[in-house]
Amino acid sequence: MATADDAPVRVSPALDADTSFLLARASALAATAGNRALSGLGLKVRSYSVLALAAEVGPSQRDLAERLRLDPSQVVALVDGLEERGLVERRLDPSDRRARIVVATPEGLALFARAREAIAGAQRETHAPLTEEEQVALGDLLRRLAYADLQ
Amino acid sequence: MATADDAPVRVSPALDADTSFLLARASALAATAGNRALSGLGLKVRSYSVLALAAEVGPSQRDLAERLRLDPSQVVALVDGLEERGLVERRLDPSDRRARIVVATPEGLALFARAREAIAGAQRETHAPLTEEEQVALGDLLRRLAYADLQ
DNA sequence: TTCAATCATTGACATTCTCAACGACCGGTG
DNA sequence: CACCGGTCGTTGAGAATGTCAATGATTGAA
Repeated sequence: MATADDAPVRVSPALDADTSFLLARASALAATAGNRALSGLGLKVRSYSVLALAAEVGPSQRDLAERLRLDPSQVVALVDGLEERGLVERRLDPSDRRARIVVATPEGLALFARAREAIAGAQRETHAPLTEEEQVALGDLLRRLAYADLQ
Repeated sequence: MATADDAPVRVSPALDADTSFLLARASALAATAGNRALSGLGLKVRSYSVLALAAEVGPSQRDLAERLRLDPSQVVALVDGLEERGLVERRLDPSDRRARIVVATPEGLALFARAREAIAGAQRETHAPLTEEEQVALGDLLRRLAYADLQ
């Protein structure tokens, strides 16, 4: 079985083989690159994820919190920020007057299109050490890990 | 080229294909599982990483901060916590009296051995959706991403 | 000997996470 | 119809974490 045993020590032997440690580091790198790519649009990866759902799904805030694994109170602040800029709006759910449906405005859709390109560019940069096939394989593996709890 | 286009929507089409988003979610899952596995030992993944370096490397606090990408002030607090429990100690660097070398005590080495097993168990749990070969492949890909800045 | 740079430390500050509470509203029961 | 446990969005507090500036002690080089 191939392991990291024959590889040079990068941080420490135990941590070099610890996937949670590697995931944390890779995630931090990707988040930094993503935030940098989005900074010119006044977004961060977190607000971008809310904008993406508003543009592509149109969920209630409750659904939004579950999908993004955020506390409902965090969703309030994030939607507030996007709504003040006219990027999303809260619509009443005709079937449940407690719920607020978050949908992107035309301005929000336009910014989302640009933000998605910016994120894609940052991803190409972050993934530069990998070949095309490896990038696809990584995405597949990560989806199976990250979405393991969905069915 | 294989993409996520033919896969069911999990969160949103854009986010399902966003590696930074998937990395963040997988990292959060792994960190939660790791913290749960370490909770009985009075450790978290962060303090565990410091203990691992103290046990396997014995670096200065400066070196420790660079390896773990932490602010030096965070290292102070983390080493304080471990030192108060008698798990590590600060030794003087004979070649530089400003530096403090962090090394694990016998108690720290013993706890590290148990913590490493606990982390391995959590990792097996987190990686359950993947085959053995896929787990190895994921570790390889993550190392190349996370350590891309080291040569 | 002098001086800029480095190390560990302290403290302040912003950001983020987590949790409890509340009014408004839902669905079901009597 | 009136009630009532549960849900949704919201507010606010507290903890945890990240980031940054300043300082005393020490280093290495001019």
